[in-house]
Amino acid sequence: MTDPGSTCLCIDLRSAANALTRAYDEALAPAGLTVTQLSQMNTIRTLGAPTLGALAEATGLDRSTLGRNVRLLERDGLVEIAPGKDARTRNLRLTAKGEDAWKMASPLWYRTQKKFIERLGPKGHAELEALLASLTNPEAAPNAA
Amino acid sequence: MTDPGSTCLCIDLRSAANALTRAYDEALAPAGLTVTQLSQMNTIRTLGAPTLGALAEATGLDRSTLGRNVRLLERDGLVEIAPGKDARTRNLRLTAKGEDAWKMASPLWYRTQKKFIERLGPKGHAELEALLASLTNPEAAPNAA
DNA sequence: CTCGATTGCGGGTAGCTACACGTAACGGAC
DNA sequence: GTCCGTTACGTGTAGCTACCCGCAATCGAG
Repeated sequence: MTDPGSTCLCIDLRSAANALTRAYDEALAPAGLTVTQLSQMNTIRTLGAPTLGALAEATGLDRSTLGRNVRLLERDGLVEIAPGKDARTRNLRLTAKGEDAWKMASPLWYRTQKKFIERLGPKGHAELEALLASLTNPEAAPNAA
Repeated sequence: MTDPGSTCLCIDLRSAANALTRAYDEALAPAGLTVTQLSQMNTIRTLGAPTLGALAEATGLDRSTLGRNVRLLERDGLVEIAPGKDARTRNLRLTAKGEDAWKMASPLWYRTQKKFIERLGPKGHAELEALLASLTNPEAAPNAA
């Protein structure tokens, strides 16, 4: 009973997210990445050479947030920000150094991910993902009364 | 399928926590509070007149984090920070203005909380809370295979 | 082709969070 | 009573996130 009066869904979510962020960040530290950075690099990699807006939409984060985050990655030489055909846009892609960091971080990420999934059990993991999805996306809610 | 390659537990948690934070903060805006501020005021209220350390332990946040957060509440006249008997400690308690803000914010909080719980259903809500607890507290993990 | 509306970003400001380090106060050993 | 380890905070630094506003580029109507 760490906090008797909590039961605020938002706070409990934040608390869990903070705790997991600490764990993942610690695990990824040898690769010099945070979990948000790895995730964003992963999305950039998956999408091809997305614009900031595309990356923001894919991650559900604010554009200005992504802009600042990506600039840190650029500062560290992990991501290249090139002007797009449309002069308003910026196309993002990993540099060679970024690819190396990604390759180094991925197994570290997987070990941590596996650890928490084992703690939940496969059934619990699937349930958790479904419940989180129904929170962020009203359409996906079963809404059983 | 908002993000095909996600499935990072930590990122999904952060994403949901961010989304709910936006929703709660918007709902609490008329009271001039964020959801973290309301939560911390609530904990201060529940604990009596806790020290920073006690508040940090109750909330699971870092002491320096709490120190800064509480200073914002003090700046806005919502919380009083008084030196404790032990001159190293600071005892926190709500001011009259803080109590008023708390009373105004509480029903706003409840409506938002209710909205999300309805989306999950009572069973889903209980499951979610249990799953979050097993993430933050290894002892509480059922670990059913 | 020109003008107005839309789109894509950057910057300002503000809050939340953490880690590492330093300082002051306390408490016990002697 | 003195000294040293422990405890409680504060500060420096850094990252993540959001909202609002402004600028430049683009696109569509005429």
